Amino acid sequence: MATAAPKFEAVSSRVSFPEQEERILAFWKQQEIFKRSVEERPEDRVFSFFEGPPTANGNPGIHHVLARVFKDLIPRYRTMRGYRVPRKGGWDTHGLPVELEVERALGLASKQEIEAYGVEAFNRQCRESVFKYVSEWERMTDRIGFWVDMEEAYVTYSGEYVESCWWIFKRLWDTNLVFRDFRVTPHCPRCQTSLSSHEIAQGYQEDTPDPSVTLRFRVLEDLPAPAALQLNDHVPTSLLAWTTTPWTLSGNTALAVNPDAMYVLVEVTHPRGRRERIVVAQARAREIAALAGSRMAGARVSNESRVYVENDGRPGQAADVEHAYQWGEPFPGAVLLGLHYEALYESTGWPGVEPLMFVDGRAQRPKQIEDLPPRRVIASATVTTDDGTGILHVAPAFGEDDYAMGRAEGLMFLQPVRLDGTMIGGPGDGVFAKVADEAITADLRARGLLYDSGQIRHTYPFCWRCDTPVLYYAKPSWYIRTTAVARKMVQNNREIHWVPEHVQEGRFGEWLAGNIDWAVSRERYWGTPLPLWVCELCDHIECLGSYEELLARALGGTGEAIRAADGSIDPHRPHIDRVELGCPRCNGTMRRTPEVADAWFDSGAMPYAQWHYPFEHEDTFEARFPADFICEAVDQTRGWFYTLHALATLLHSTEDVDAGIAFKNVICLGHILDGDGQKMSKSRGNVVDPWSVLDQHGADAVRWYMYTASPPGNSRRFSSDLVAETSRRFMSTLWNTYSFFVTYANTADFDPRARVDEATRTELDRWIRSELHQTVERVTEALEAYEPADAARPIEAFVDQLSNWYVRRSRRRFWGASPASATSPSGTRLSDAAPGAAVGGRNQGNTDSQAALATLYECLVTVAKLLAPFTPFVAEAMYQNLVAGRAADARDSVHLDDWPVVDEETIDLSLSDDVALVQRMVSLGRGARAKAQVRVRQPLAEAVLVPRNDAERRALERLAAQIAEELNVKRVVVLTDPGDRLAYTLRPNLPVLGPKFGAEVGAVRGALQQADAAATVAAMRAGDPIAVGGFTLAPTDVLVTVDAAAGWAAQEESGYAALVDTTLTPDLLAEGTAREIVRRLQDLRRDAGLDVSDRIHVTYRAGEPVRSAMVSHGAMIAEEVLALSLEASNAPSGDASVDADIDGVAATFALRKA
RNA sequence: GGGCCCGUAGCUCAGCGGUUAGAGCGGUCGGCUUAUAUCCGACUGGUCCCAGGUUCGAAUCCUGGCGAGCCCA
Repeated sequence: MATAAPKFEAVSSRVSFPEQEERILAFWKQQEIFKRSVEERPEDRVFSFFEGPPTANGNPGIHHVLARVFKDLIPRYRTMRGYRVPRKGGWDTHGLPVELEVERALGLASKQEIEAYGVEAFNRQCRESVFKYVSEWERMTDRIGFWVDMEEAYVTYSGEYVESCWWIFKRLWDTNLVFRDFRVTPHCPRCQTSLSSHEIAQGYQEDTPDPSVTLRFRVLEDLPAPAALQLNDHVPTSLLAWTTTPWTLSGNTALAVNPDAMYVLVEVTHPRGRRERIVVAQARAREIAALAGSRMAGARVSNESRVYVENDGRPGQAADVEHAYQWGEPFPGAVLLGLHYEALYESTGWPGVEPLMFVDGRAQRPKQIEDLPPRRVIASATVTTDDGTGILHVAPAFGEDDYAMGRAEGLMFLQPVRLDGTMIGGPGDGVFAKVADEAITADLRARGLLYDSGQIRHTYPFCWRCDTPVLYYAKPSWYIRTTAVARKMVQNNREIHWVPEHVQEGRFGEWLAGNIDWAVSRERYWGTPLPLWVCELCDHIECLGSYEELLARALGGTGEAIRAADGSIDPHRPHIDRVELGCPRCNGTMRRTPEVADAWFDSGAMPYAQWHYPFEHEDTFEARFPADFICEAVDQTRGWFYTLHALATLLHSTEDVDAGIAFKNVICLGHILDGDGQKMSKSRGNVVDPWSVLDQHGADAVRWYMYTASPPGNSRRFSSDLVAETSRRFMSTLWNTYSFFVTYANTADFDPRARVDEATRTELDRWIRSELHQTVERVTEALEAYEPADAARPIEAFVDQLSNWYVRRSRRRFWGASPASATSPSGTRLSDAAPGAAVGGRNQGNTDSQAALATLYECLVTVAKLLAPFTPFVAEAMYQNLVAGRAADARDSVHLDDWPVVDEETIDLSLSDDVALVQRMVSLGRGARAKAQVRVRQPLAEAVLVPRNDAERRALERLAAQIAEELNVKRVVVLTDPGDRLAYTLRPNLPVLGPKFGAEVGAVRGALQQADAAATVAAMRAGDPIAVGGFTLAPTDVLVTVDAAAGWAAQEESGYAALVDTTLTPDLLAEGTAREIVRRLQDLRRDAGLDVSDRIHVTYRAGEPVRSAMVSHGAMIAEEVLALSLEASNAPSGDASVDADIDGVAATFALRKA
């Protein structure tokens, strides 16, 4: 023999995972394992990971832990597969959330106040604020074992980063992909700023009262009109439209109808015989005009003398109707298209209102005022006939849908409201819009244009800062023309592998399909300044793509404004705003447009800007683009996932990058809910602090829970209790198996470097290795498919099998190896009754135990490697002890080692099936015992197993000894025909019968119920066709259920059955009693605190039959409990004693240490 | 209002056309146990959200609801 194997370090079965993890973190740090795990892999085999930058303007929560553990998994796996996986961290540092945090801290409440405070100082505060929480983030990231390079992290506010963003802008500008247009945004007139959707969501107020007015839009008689309107009758005719925002009426430039919906002309007679005709949707006519249904023209349908429309329970004020008739046949909305109507207000001529018109989808000044399009009826599928009149008032300056219609239909664009919310011209001139509603309504009533008015209550948004009602308002905005590449984005999306798959065509695909141009500007302060300069004289626009260009172009040294004191460049506001360019067209001065970029632009620019591409690191960029893997939560579909994809597609279309996608594989995570399935939020107070869980259960348990709880795309519940369960069930099982191994490996001088003679492996060894390699196969496949849950679950199942079948069934083999077996009877105690256990001479036993240890060792080492990406700490702890410095090919860390390779030769599917069958039979056998209420400690004479076929019968016969031991029976018999021990019931085998018999399956089922079961079973055994009820069935068409006969207990499942002979002979009973005695004595030993190898003297007093069993099985009992003597006498004083009841017989046992 | 996803035992989740819908946790009872914080068995617990449809057969596929989450209006 070579030199003695080094001992493994003793491993306590009780371990504090959190403490152990801290030690491992220190080890990784000291050995620079992360760095080495990257650098020791070949440079030309890069697996590229992009870190979606978190905003560090709050403490990290458990949902951040979720994202980070999933981000960590795949890179660790790929590293072990031999790839170099650089992981550059990053911080998202711009944007509104940062500004809001600073506003709050400084007590600022509006843009005016920020400007009064000073933009320079404000932005300085923003910059500082961003890193307030960074150390917290770093601490969390480190603790959960997320390996990411935070020292070389990119920062979106850095001069280099911003310059790359500028380069992108410039490239898009040069290719006509950037333009300026109006955009409808929620606008706070008091703060004079747009509100983000996030802010809007905070400010909704229910039950807000608003006017509800129905108006007449007069149809002009002197213009062409469809015949359906019957203008020749010279009755005043109007289109009715309904609105809750009278203040937008002076901006009306169209009415929209649904071309496919049906409309009607209704003649309404008012008091004193005044007649008019109105056009409304047929579905709304009855309610609006109190028309009692669609009838023949002229038929009187209302017999109320006065009918009015009700709103909010109040009678209408203007719609006094004597009676109403439908006039003519209903007609589709399409008939109305192009119809001109009279303006409510001639606002095109009001001073301060500049009429614009949409040309090529953009609102522009008309060349001459006559070019303005007239107000007319347009089509829109968005018009419903569920409420209102079925005719929609369209004011492109005030609503997103309206704006879209204006753009699509080439409408006029009127904006008669100032940014501070006051009206320009008309009734309510100079008054705040919402207040002007009343004056406008009064004016329309006076002019006979008001058909009806009332009040409604609905949910309306208010500014979350100042409670001012928000106005939707079209404002100039900068756009990136993503619609130009919309089709390419859809095409390119097909190349991306999405997990879960449905996001590709679902949420993301739908979003791309409905693509609109990207409104990229924000009227804010702390962000990437748009590199766009506009001539104050001729409106000429220039885009700058680098600082060099800026410095060269800036007028009279104004370029130096962006140079900080130390010579570095700070491109932020307000310095950048001082930079002026000369206009190449008109000699005017060009000033920067004041907006900054949407912060999502920054994050989408991350693949380029993190490397300061194209100014630097061209090779690195090219090697790492596109990313092989990214991972974020689903809310990023329209955030980061989209901006990454959009910019990649855009830059590919400009031929600036080679690939049209920025990432190849993406895991899209579901959200995290609390233990009750409620969303976690600060206001609910149900936010779980990551540290409370990490400190208690450790990072591995948290990670394992996250991976296994549900597929990655599902939302998952999270609570400390759920993590605790994971820790108990999985981590402890694994750890105890490992601890067990170390204990016996050390006593047996096990050397991992020694070769195992394959011939010495038992069937059990071959089985667990077969399971092991199947597990490796499954885990690898699932990780290749980016399915962490599918990868983790087989590991869990394997560890369970390893611990609760392999080790449990092999226990005696390990004891057999122990030098302690010379003094302890354990190693031989049951060898006669356990044919599968170690038998024979010492050498043979030692060989067998070495095979068992080697097998268990391989399992544990392989599991450690499989677990390394999932639970990197416990994997490292095991590896350090089992492999590092001990095995021949050991590395310094499991994370520097290679991923296990599947050995196909080792996989024996039929053996795996056989053992699964044994386990099933054992389970059934125990079930049968339980039915008969015979405990497992009571030996029984015989078990009868009934498999489903011959192959299974042979397998069970081969493995009968194992089953006998598990079931504590003297004999196992395998019978495909258990004779009269069983009664039979026949059932159709539907998966087989369905395709054969189709609709006749029901009849076959009935025939089987009628058939003679025993005879049919006999025929099946003979392999003969079965004739029942006129059908001829094959043996495989029929399933058989069994019940036990008297003297037997049976348990049956899916055609398998196990029976036990319930007859108890005196011998069996005595043996059962003896084993019961052993259990009591073992309990007593433990209660007395004896060491497992302490010898004892036993005294006892007991009635029959316990006393007899004590005598007849004395040798066995003494051996089991390490007794040197068993004496029927009273206990000497001082001995540990117990009064026991053994099957109703009183007994007293006492023992003392020998 | 629209899109996506989810709804299976008290809880966490599998199953996603085929025999009697499963596992773990929990509860009750019993058993095993000198590796284990374990383990094994039985019992308990299910209108597989509801209603239609397709099919010989639906938790599974289709349609329509309801409820929850997310995204967008």
